[in-house]
Amino acid sequence: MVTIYDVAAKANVSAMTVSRVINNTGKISEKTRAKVKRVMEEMNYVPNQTARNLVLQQTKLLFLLITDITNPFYMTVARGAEDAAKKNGYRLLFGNSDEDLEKEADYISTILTMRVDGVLIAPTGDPSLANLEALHKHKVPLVLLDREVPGINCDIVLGDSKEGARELVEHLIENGHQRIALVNGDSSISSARLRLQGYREGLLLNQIELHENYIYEASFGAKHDLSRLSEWLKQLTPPPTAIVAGNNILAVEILRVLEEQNIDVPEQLSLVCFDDLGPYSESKPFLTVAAQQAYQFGYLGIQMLVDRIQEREAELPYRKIVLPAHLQKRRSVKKLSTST
Amino acid sequence: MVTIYDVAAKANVSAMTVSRVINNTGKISEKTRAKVKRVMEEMNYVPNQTARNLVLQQTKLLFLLITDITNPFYMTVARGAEDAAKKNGYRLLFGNSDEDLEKEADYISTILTMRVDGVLIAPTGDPSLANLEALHKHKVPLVLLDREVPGINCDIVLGDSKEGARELVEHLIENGHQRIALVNGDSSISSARLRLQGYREGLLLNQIELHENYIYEASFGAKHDLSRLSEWLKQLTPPPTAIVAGNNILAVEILRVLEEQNIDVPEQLSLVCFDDLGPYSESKPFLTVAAQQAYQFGYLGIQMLVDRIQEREAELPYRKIVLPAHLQKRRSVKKLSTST
DNA sequence: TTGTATGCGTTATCAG
DNA sequence: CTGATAACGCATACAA
Repeated sequence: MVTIYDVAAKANVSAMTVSRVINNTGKISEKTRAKVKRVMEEMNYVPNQTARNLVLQQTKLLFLLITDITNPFYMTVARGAEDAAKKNGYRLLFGNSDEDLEKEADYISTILTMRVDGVLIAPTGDPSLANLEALHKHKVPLVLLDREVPGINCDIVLGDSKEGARELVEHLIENGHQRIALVNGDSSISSARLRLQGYREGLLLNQIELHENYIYEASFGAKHDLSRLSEWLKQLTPPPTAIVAGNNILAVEILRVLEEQNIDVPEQLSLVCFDDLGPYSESKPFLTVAAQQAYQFGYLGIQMLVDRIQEREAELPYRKIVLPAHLQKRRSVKKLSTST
Repeated sequence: MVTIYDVAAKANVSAMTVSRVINNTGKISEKTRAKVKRVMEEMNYVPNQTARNLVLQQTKLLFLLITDITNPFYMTVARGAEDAAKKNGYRLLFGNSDEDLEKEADYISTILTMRVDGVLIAPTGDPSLANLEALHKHKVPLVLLDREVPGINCDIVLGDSKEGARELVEHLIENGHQRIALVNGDSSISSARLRLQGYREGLLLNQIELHENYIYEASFGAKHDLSRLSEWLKQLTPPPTAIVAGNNILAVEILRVLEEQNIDVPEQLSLVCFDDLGPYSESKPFLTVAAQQAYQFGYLGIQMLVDRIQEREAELPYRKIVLPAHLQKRRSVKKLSTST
């Protein structure tokens, strides 16, 4: 590998001069600048970021840790985060915890040892507390994404889960539905809890009685035991006329189950969910969803993170951004003429 | 930040001893080892990877550069790559070139400056040659993924695009189809060229005449001008009874267009494509696809890369792995009774 | 405008 | 078994 000294030697200057040319710092005569640049070209010199990191005590690296790499919601988050990072002169690395606390811990240790400048993280759930505390202990700037964790105090960007869920429920009610089931994520996740709240409120505000057995707790990640879900659905009496899914992944899994049971959406059962389906939202059966502003999640999250890094001394008060979800009416909800 | 010297001081040993404890090298008495470990715990010491990288002249970092982060095919590739990297003691970083030559160049320069140990890359197409040559020039170990680039010589893992396309076509023919259109990726991409070849062969072997106007060249990435595709489709006379899509993304876009035109799949038009649809393959309308072994692409690609890094001196001959595609028959192909 | 000395945190080498 | 010293490649502070 050619180093700054090799370049310096060949250009008959000191290493410092080369360094100045690279970083555009200090004053340099145009002549030597040109010469140095030429030599760098000739030798295919590439600065060693590792050495730079060591002396500068910063890596200009941000890390985005998400919980499900196959979820289009997070893919869009990643896009927004990437753009914001680039705009601020940072590079962005990704990691995928797969909704798994241990994988998350693994990544945290990677992050610590790599001396990443800051982290934007969607925690796996409340038990992430220990992992996040490790970051805090080492003073790694941190922004939470999509999910709150009781006990941890930091910047955060969230969706309005409660309100979104309520809207989904009320949309169903407006279409004549009364028997509405909920298939939700793990209750150790703040957004799942809020969606449940929104669901309850939606029913309550419309004087519809809540049946506990209409609520099913699964996980936001994929790979469920579909047969269990299937059994639960079959045994519901009277059967619901509509289902609210806690997120897009759950909606897709519900679709599979319904497919197997030869239940048509929306003819026989209506289905709505949180989060859009990305590139596939256009495939039938056109799910009606409460779409979250995924790109903004990533973009604003990184922006807050960069602010925090750059104002490290300033001790800014922690900020909390809550982004509303927007109801995208498509075709998975049937209008019931007679309320049953 | 607490350094190895802080630990050493507190433990009354030299920095070297601490280093030995961390890396489990050399001989150390159990007593001092225990003491050092205890002090490390107490002080929350985390080794500085940056400093390590500098002295070891390696980062234990591999980079996976893909062309479309929203494509489930690449997501699965990423999973395989991640697993293989972990198994070999490397960390994996991701990048997304978005089928854009310049973004690709950006990432290449990142990779160079970060001193990543090796790169697994799906090039954007033949013009990637210059980008790849930059890697070669700096002797960065390199494995190509999914697409060949004329002029570059290195390890590569590919799908059997020609054979896969031929199978798709012949599957359609077996079901009575004769007027089969192809919506393909950019012909500057090797896999697109091979899929075209397979398409041609499939027709030829069955004595079906090829109509050039049945071939549409789009891009494997998303965000097309759907109206152009739509126009093309409408003006075909006689209209095809089936379409082969060059990849999953194209298939989804075709679905959208057909939806707009109120053309039902498979009743009015059959549709098949390359690559599976990931979590959404189970949604209607159950596309019949030539599924590639995405996980193996990533896994084997990284494995080859690690081999190459570790046998750097050995000058292994370049290897080329070609993985067959498997036809997944689902329900997007209609059996025609009379061949039209 | 340019150069010299020094340190960033770690490990390899060699000595004890 | 343990420690002192040098080196990795670069940038900061200070000198010239």
